[in-house]
Amino acid sequence: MSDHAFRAPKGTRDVLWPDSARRRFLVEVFAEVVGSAGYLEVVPPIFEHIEVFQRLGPATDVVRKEMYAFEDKGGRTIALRPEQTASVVRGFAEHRPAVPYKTWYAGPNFRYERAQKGRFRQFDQVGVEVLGPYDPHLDAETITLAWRFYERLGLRRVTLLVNSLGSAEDRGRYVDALRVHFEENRDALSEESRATLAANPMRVLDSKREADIELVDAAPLMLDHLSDDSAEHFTAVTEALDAVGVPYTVNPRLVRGLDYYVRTTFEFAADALDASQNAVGGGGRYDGLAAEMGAPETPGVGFALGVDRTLLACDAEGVFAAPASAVDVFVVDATDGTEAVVLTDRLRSAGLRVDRAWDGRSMKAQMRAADRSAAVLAVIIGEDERASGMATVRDLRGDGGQETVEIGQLTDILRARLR
RNA sequence: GUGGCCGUAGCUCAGUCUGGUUAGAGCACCUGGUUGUGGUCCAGGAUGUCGGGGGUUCGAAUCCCCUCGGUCACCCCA
Repeated sequence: MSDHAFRAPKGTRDVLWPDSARRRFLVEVFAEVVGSAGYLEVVPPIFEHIEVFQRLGPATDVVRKEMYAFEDKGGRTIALRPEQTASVVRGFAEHRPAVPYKTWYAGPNFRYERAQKGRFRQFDQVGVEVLGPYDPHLDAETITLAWRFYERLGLRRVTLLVNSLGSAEDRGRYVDALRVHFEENRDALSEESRATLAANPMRVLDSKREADIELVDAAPLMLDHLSDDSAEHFTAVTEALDAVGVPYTVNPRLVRGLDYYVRTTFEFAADALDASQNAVGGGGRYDGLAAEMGAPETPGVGFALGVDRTLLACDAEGVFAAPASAVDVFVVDATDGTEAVVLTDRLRSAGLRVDRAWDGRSMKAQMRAADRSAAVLAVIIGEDERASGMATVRDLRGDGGQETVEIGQLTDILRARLR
């Protein structure tokens, strides 16, 4: 591994090709899917004043213990963004664009926590946020777009879980009922859950500890505490999902870690991944957040999908493979090397993907480099070709057949053979 | 943040329990066999502060302590 040399900081890593190419393709697919629905890209800053994230709620772990914060030279307390919803909504409050404000984003987030596979201190997400409409059909649209995105990647084993947390008032009544339920059986709860109960009773529903299973199963359900208005909203969401044919499971115990969610919440689980970290994406409605950020009361809904975990899910399902090669043509120059200088430039300018070997190595070594580049064709220029104005085109993937052609026709011939 | 396991060549690992000559293997890499031809084969070659620091010892990859990193579980989430 390493000597006294530098290493990437804990919880971070270098993404090398071809993984880097694969990530970029993933973002391109996402941009196409949401772009086709009129969503516009937004690029928020990577850090914010810490207060922006503190608006996410005091019981939210992301702000309570996972914030990457520091003081800058101006004495401001700055935090690297743990997620992008807060930044996007802050930007909405700051610029007041016309609604509906439909945006998408892609980029890194930072959380200070113990790293493991599929969980890094710097991790990428893609997502959408929409400010303005209260319409439940919009919730369904965002969910549908995420679903189509997974489909486009080739993922087949993704499960959509949906739930409604009700309005802020519904939620308040429900939390009271939950608190009563758990307090009455306090002694049966695990020690960890008793601590969670004090901070946020709903989060107890998330417990995976044996001791808590019975009590969690017996807990009152949010869906029984919805006001008529919230229940109607939720029904409209699920009916819209039915109408477009996106399969889902209603999970009345789905609680998400961010405190700002109201009404619709949803999560995407990759069944091909281990259950402990199978959440590849999630989102919901946050009708109170814009006002928290200083905008007029404005409903909002959105989701974020984890790039790293989505790619792990793709690995597990054997889909969305990384590219096999970076170039299609490899130039081998067995003369003094000047032919390769000119030829690579000409072919690239013609739109071909072309590489070559360096350091004046033997033809055998250059051919080996050509093979390893995974290019489909080699263009060979030796003394004979140079003298006669020809070039040899050799097939590297099939039987290795080759032909010698006029240098002037090389570009057209390469294009034709690569088709 | 708490606990378990792990860290030897670019990669995957053996060697660690039972300290002892120049620290090994496979793959990958380089050169040659083929002075103009890769992918197979054959021959040869290069590469390690044994994660880092300290300690015990005549002697440490091996034993002890600290530290950094990875990994898994918890917590939580992407």
